[in-house]
Amino acid sequence: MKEKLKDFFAHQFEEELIDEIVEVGEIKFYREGEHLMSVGDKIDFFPFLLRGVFKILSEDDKGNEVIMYFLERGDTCACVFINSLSTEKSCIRAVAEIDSEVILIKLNQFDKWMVKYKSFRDYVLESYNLRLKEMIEAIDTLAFKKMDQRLLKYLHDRIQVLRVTTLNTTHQEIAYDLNTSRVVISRLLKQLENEGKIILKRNRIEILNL
DNA sequence: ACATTAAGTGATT
DNA sequence: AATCACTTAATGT
Repeated sequence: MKEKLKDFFAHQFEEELIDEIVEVGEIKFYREGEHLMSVGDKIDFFPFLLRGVFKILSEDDKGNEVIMYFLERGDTCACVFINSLSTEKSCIRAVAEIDSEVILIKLNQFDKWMVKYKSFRDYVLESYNLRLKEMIEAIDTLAFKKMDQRLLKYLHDRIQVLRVTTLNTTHQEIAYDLNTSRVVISRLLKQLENEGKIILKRNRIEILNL
C-alpha cells in the first residue's frame, strides 16, 4: 500500500513530503453515491483523490442543487482551501460518482507543508487555478447557456471523467444535477436521439457522438 | 400477474 | 423551460 502511494506521488512531490503524506494520511474508500462532504459540514481535512470520480455540487438553502464540476484522480477540492482559512462551513457537496479512494490529511499539516515544501505550494496553486477556471466555466454555462447546451456539456464532461461511452443513469438524476425537471431532460435527450447523437435505453444512455 | 419505477407526450402557462 | 396529467414501457416480486 505504501509503495503504491509513493508511486502515486513520486512525480509531483519530494521524497520527504511523500513520506510525511504516507505517515499522516488516512486512506478512505467511498462507495458510489456516498458523500465526502455535505453542505454545512465543518471541514478539518483536505482530500487527495487517489482513484475514482467525485461530482461537486453547489446547493442553496432550499435544497436546489447544481453541478459545478467533476474531480478526477490527483485532484483536490479547492473549496477546502477556502474553508481552511476561515471558520466557514462547507459550501458544497461532494458525491462519489463511482467507487473512489481518497487520502485525507489534517489541515494543520496543510499549513506546515505550505511553508516547508515548494512542490506542495505549486500543487496547491495549480489546482486552485484549475478549479477557478472550471468554476468560471460553470458560472458561464449556468448564466448564459440554454438547457440543451448545458445538457451537452454535462454529458460530455461525464463521459470524459468516467472514460466511458455509456452512462448508467436516469433522466431524473441528470435533472437533479442540472437543477431542472425530468420532463425537460427527457425531451432534450429524445431530441439528441433523433439527431443520432445518442441511444436511449432504460437507465442507460449510449453516447455515439456529441 | 401485479406493483413499482423510468421514460414519453400533449396541453397549458 | 416548468408543470400537470396522463400513457407506455421496463423491471422486480
